[in-house]
Amino acid sequence: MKYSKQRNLIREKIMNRHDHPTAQTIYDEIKTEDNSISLATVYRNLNQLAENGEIRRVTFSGNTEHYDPILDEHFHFVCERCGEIKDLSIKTQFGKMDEVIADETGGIIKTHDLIVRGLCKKCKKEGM
Amino acid sequence: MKYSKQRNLIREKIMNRHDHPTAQTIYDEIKTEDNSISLATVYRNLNQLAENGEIRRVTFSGNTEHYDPILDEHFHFVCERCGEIKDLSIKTQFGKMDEVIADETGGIIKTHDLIVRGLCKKCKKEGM
DNA sequence: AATAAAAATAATAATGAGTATTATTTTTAT
DNA sequence: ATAAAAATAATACTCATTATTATTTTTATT
Repeated sequence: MKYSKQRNLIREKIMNRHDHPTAQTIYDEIKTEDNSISLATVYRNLNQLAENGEIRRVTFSGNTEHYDPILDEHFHFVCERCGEIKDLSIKTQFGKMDEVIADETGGIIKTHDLIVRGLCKKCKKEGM
Repeated sequence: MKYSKQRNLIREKIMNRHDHPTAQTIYDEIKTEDNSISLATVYRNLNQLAENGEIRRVTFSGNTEHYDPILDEHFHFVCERCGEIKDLSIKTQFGKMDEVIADETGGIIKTHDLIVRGLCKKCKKEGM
């Protein structure tokens, strides 16, 4: 991967966010300091970074991709009302599960995505 | 919900499939026996059935929604190579986890989606 | 430093999934 | 039989993402 100013900016921005932004969000943020950046460049680079294992691409709903700079195994809570996404630090024994599934399916297990959905604290209150 | 011939067909088709089809797939299948059905009708009805709790809407990757008639808690294995989706019948103790998460977040937990990704038996072989 | 190949970019067209709109038809209650 | 409510077909539209292409940047090599 060749150096590029744009990629460095994109990398810097995504690394500093823990709210699982979309490409559009990163684009908006960078646009204020580099007005000539192209949305396609943001998409291309975020996907490259994901391909390269520097960040993760995460799908919560069927219409927008999110990007996550945290590589340690962790899971996500999504509020069905306001859309907020929070990291969950639950320790599960997926190691054991992997073996069971590998046996059951005869395949290879690589990753797990666990998404827990519900209402966040704030939306729980407002719903009453 | 008012009766409709189209919805009955759509319900019948989705109920008989365990491969988590997309709206387009259901549309293609129905099209052969009711040539006048509209794609928008299939989308609308699948979403209504999901809203109504008769089926589940499931997101695996960021660009297409899938529909699943099985309501019992179960999880999914997705082959990264061929895209095949398989049901997993793993029993996990998510009940306990719910409490922990509810405590941790202060919110309400409603559902879990666990997606396990890797290579299926067939693709594992071919990859060698 | 000059140069040329490879990779990246900006701008924008194209694609594809899903939704909105609207005139018409079907259902259902009266 | 009739009229209101809901559903449909057809299609326009939106929106996220990818593809295309001419131009610019990077980088290795003279």
